[in-house]
This record gives sequence, C-alpha cells and structure tokens, in this order.
Amino acid sequence: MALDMKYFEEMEKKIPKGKVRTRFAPSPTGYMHVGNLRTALYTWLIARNAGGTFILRIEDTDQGRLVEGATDVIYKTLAECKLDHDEGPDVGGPVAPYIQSERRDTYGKYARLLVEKGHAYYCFCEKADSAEDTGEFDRAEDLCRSLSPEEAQARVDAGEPYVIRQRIPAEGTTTFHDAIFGDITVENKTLDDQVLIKRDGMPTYNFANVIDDHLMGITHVVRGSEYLSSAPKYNLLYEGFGWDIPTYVHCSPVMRDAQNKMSKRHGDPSYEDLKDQGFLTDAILNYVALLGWSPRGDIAEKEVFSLDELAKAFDLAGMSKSPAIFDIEKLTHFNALYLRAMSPEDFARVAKPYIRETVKGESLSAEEIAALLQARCERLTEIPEKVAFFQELPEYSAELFANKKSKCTPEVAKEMLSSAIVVLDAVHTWNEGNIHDVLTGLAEGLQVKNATVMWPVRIAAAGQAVTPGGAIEICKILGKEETLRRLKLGLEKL
RNA sequence: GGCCCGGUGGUCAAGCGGUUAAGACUCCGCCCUUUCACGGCGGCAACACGGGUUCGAGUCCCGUCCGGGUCACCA
Repeated sequence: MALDMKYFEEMEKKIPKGKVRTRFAPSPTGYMHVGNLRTALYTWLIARNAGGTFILRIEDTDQGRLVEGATDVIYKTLAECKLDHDEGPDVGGPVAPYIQSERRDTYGKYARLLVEKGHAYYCFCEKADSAEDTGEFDRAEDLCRSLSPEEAQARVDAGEPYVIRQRIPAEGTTTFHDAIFGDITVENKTLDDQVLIKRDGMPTYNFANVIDDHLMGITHVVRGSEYLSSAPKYNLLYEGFGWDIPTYVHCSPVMRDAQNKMSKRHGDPSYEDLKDQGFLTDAILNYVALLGWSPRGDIAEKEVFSLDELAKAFDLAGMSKSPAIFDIEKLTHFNALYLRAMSPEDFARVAKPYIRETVKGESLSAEEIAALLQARCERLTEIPEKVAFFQELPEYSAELFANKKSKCTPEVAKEMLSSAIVVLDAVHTWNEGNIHDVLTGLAEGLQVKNATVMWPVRIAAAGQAVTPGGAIEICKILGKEETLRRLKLGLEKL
C-alpha cells in the first residue's frame, strides 16, 4: 500500500516554530523519584528562561508496565511544584494528542516512511530470548537486513509478524552535539539496528521520542544521561527523515552513593516520601536544582532561589557533567532555611497539624507553640515529639535540676522553686512580660543569676532538659494553673 | 568485554593558563543566651596518579587508575 505523502505534509504544517519548546516526558510508573523531578525542573526552567513553551507528554508505549493512577501522581506533583505546563493531555494543545498510546498510528506511518527511504527495514526474526544478562554482547548477523524490499513487503502482506528496525550504516562515524557534554563521536559499527516498531505495533521509546519531539516542535530535548549512548542513533533517525536535530541536554544522574543511582528498590525517597518526611516543596526544589546546576558569575555564591529566580538565572553552562550524590543533610538545611523564612502565620499554619498530633489541649495555643518552634526545627516531622511535654509532663528525676552553668543543684532548685511558686502565684495577668518581671525580680532579690531561677522553673514546667523555648515562654503557654501545678510537683521531688 | 562519559575537601560545588584554590552542608571551638536552637565569629579538610606542552597547569595533551552509563521487541 502506497504512503500518503499528504499526511506527512499536514503533520509538518502543525509544528509550532520559532519559540523554545521543551517537554517533560515521563512514563507513568506511579512514582516520581528525585532524579525525575530534577529533570522536570530543568526542562521547565529552560522553557521559562527563554519565554518558551513547556509541554507534558505521557510515554506509555510499554503496555505491560501501565500502573493505575500513575498519571495522576505526575499531574499532582507538577502542580504542587508549580511546574506548570502549557500543553499536555489535560490541557490540550496544537500538536495533540500528548499521550503516546494515542499516537500509535502516527509512529507506524513514519516507520514505513523510513523503510521507504531505506533507513529502516522489516525484520521477521523471533524475539531473542533473554537479551538481558546473557553475558553475550555481540550483535548477531541479521538476515532480514538484506532482504529485498519486495520480498519483505510480500511477507508483511502475507500477515507474517514483524518488527521494524533502524538500518544503521555499517561504516563511518556519527557525531552529535550535546549542550552539556559537547561533541561526541562514535563509530557506526558500535551501534545496533535497534527496533523502532515492536511486534505489537507499538513504537519503542527510542523511536517514539524522535517522532514526537519532531512533530511537537521540541527545541531542547532534556533527558537523563543514560540516553547519551543512544543519541547517535537518534541523530541518524533525524537525518534519515531530513529533520533538524534539536539541542540535546543530557543530565547526569542523582546518586544515592558513589555506586548507585537513587532508586525505589534501594528504598530511596521519592518526592512524595520527602513530603511525608516533613520537607517543604520549595526546599526540595531549591536543593534539587543545585544538585547538578550551579549559578555562575556574580551570583555564584547564591544558594537560596525561588522558582522565579531560578528561571531567570538558569543557564545550560552551569550544568554539571558528573553525577551528584543526594545528601539528605543538606536538603534538611535548606528545609530549615525555608521554615525560618516563612512568616510566623504561615509557619503556624503548616506546623499546627504536627503540633496537634501530641498537643491535644485546645487551651495550649498552637500559634504560641509554633512561634517557639520556628527557629528550632528543620523538618516538620520533628515537631510532635518536641512539644509533647506541653500536653503531658514527662517522668523525670530530681537529677535533672542539677546544672553547673546555671549554678543550680537540687538543693538550690528547691529554694528557687518554692520562691517562684509564691511570686508566680501573685501574678494577675498571665503574660510573658509579667512572668519575666517576677522571675528576674526574684533572681535579683535572691542575689543569683537569672539562669539559677530559670533553670529549675523550666525543668519543673517541662520535665525535660531540652525544650523549645525558655522558662518564661513555656510557663506562659501552660497557663498559670498548670504551671503552678507542675512547679509544686517538681518541688515534691526535692 | 566493546563503546561513551566523568574524577577539586566526607557531600554539593566555584574555578576556563598566573588565586593565600571561593562558597554551602557536616564536624569542632568561641561569642550571644534562660536549656536547646537561631544569629555572629573562627577552625579542620581537596585539585586521583604518572608523563608531557608551557616561563608558569586544578585548568591543555597522552597514559594509568577509579567511578558511572550503555550494549532489550524497558523507558
């Protein structure tokens, strides 16, 4: 059957031209790992930096790997991260559809076009069994490569199952250019006649990508560096069709350690996991952006970037060639920075659910507790444990009252506590100012340093050595009645 | 194993032929202080190795070593 050349002309006409167009093209596996998220971010950044278009395309050509609800994870994550897409399955666009399984016919047509042009051929061989892990790396001689077009067509017409393979030149070299790695040249004989169209009629990733990237007018192809060794084959494909070759941007992987990439298998956290562990989206994005890209010139030392600032500053020249190890400690640092930079109101809003996990009493103000926490927590998930003492006084021993630096011993504590109970009991309006005044007044009257009275009061009020906030703040939040109750309890231990 | 890519403190990294080799995280010390944090100040710690080229090399070239990727009808 003859090729409908008109079809190809129509497809060409639809391709948007002129502006930078990038695409994030995940497979719906139901899991957004950190490397993926970073690729999405860089892809988005390149588009936004150039005032271009960012496209979402779903790559679901592997029928056996479809995961229920997986695309929702992608939409949700992208939206949460504010990596908005201008075109995609959900919002449409000029080169729809944006889901590969819905573009099946297109790939077939282009594959046949390529056969026509002599850069691909039908192959009727049985699928090689266990191509993986055979320890055998040599390419077997493929008889189908030398079949005459007529004979091949006849077998296709006869209904024989086939795949379509790319015809790689046996001689010569292929050179491609990558924006990060520069020019890379390989000998064609090291390239194999990769499958373009599978037996089930679906395209392989390697083929669908080239077709879609071209038909969608993609100017910058951003992907992981694991595709670097396939790039010469892509070049050959583009050349075979006579198409312009996009700018390749191959990003080095995010590693869990020097030997292994981040992976679900190793239990490395996904974006969702990190959220569950109490990390903020903005902090994750900021950290991940710097894992593989760094600002140059006069902002070389800048580390905290909003998404907008990143979009302005981003440049391909700052991309790193080598793999980067994901460091949860540094992410934690960024998270702490973002937590502290929030307004007290915003912080209280995000912290409140965590506070209420352990502090149920409504009389204990979540807002006031949050204020104590803001400079003292690096991850939201640390909160419940840190503030549990507000709800319930922990068991503690009299030993806790001893503190050298505060010049406090159990004996001293006994004296301080009994005096403190008296002066606190006399406070009418229970606020920090008044509590502060009576307690420091007490220290002055007793001729001791402030710490000597603050230490035992805080210990008795909280029942633990380390607390967010000092004696005054804690007493204020506890309320007069509860404070006095706890102080008397403390006194009984002495 | 072939091919491709990479290698600056423990980690992320700046550096683009001449620098006392930035900065950040971590760790340690000091100051502040009402514990702990926050904040401020200071410190430990690096150019994988060997040959070239050059007046001069972390920067350029070659080799070695180490690490990663790839060699699927997976993406």
